[in-house]
Amino acid sequence: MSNFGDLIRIEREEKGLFLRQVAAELGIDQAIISKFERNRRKPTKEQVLKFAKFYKLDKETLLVEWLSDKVAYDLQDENLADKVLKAAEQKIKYKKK
Amino acid sequence: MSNFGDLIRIEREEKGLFLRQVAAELGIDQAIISKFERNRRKPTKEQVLKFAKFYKLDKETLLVEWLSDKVAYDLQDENLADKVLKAAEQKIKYKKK
DNA sequence: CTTATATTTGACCACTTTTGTCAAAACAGA
DNA sequence: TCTGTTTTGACAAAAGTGGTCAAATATAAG
Repeated sequence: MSNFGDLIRIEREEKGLFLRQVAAELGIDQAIISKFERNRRKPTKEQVLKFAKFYKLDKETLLVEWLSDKVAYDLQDENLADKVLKAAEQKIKYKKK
Repeated sequence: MSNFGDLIRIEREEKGLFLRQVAAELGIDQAIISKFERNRRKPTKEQVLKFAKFYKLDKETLLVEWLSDKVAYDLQDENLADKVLKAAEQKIKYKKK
């Protein structure tokens, strides 16, 4: 199963870049990027968009990865996850109107 | 579409109770309960369980209502909500193993 | 209109969580 | 071992969450 950290680590390695270089480009401390890649810290939305731009990844793909990591994390201890997701879907549909 | 606030407000009104009374029973400030009922503040999980017990509502039902409010709230500005929910579902299934 | 009671709101504070910075520790290769 | 890279942890700053209280607002009765 993919996740945000894996995606950006793969991109960086494919491009043969060091954390230091990415950090300088994006204006984000390299320690933090290391933690993102290892899924030990969640980026902000703004940071996600920076990565998408820099690595030329589809914004939407990366945002979905990031948001779904977050939702899955919030529900990880709940055995009600299925019901919750279905209910949330309904609520979101309803709000759109 | 239902939500946590409506559920507990309906219960209270059906039982003809004042906020003050519920507040005393549950040990929660009445101002906060007022905000819960109007969906202006999210309760903690512990508080949700207190309401379930006090109003004799099914714990699971109320927890699902509460958690799905939260997820829907997190995704409210995202037009990616559908994709996010599907991805989250996969991630949760994957984690269970 | 006035009074009494109930509800709602907003300001404030304390507490927790999240985020950023930095340097030391750990790691990997020559 | 020496060099450069990555990872980790301690710390502080910033943001977010939750509780308390009193004033403002509503509601209903006299």
